[in-house]
Amino acid sequence: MNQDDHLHSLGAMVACLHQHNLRYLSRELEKYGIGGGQFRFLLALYHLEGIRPDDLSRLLMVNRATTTRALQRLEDAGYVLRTPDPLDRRALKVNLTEKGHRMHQFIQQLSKQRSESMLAGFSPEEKAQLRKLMEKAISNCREECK
Amino acid sequence: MNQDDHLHSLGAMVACLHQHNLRYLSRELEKYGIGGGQFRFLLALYHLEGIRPDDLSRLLMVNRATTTRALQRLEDAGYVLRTPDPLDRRALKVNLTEKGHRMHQFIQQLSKQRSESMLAGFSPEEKAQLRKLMEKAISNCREECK
DNA sequence: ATATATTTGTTGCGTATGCAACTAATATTT
DNA sequence: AAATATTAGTTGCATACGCAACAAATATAT
Repeated sequence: MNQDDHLHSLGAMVACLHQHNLRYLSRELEKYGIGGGQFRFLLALYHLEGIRPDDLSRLLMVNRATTTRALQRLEDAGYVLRTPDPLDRRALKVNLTEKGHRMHQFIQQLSKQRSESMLAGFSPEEKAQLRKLMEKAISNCREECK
Repeated sequence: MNQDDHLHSLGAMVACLHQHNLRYLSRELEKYGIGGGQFRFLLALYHLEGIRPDDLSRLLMVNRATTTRALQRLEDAGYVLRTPDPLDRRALKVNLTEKGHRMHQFIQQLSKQRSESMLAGFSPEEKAQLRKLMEKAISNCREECK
């Protein structure tokens, strides 16, 4: 039995990769006043200026409470701005600040580095394949949530 | 831009899959007195009777504190037994109880179902490929920790 | 042999997350 | 129009996790 044979389960493998990743990001982002949990919000927001927290939650498939708190922390640290939506006074609109855009650049680079570490020794085809298969799996999860 | 394009980052994709999975397991395992976080310990222990918590931590790549608490909860719920190692009085030896073995069966089945949900529409080759690539990625992470 | 270092497990504190209950606002029904 | 239902965001509580500090045991160095 080799060293990885305990991770029979796909879920266990995913958990392992996730926590490894989160640990890394937390350490790297600590000095910028944000935690590793915020990185995916910051990444997503770049492409979604003005999005409402609730829509962001659905896209990232996280609970609304999680989004609320991630955005609060990002706002406290000056990376995003939440403004009331004048057309629907229940809702907010979220935008990156200038600082947020700069941080996005940094995080994207960090994320790329992280990918390259995880995918060391992968051929370009293997990288593409992994991404494709994971997207398909996520798509299944999304389907299941409906 | 399609619905999954926000998940550019491999890390974000992994996080998404992990949390989806954890949510599912937490709901399913609630009635058995354990949380979704314990499932990978229970899965691993089946193949590792008598292992020490510290070795288990290394294999699963989690912090020792996490292992301590997962095993405490599993012991409280009657699924594992921790006995002092007579050869090294700092250490413990962990074993599944009878109840633990039965739960392992159940969890393995659950884990399989979960995989099948996530991998709906995958060909057998794609399933094998995904597993292979993820094992390789985990192996890279493990290397990085050394 | 004794002092020092390392190892194993535990605990306190902080972050990330989900669920359920809540408030305020909007939408729907009657 | 008023009553009811739904929606958006927030907050309290619980779990999962990491890190750092600790205690006890063992290993190493001197």
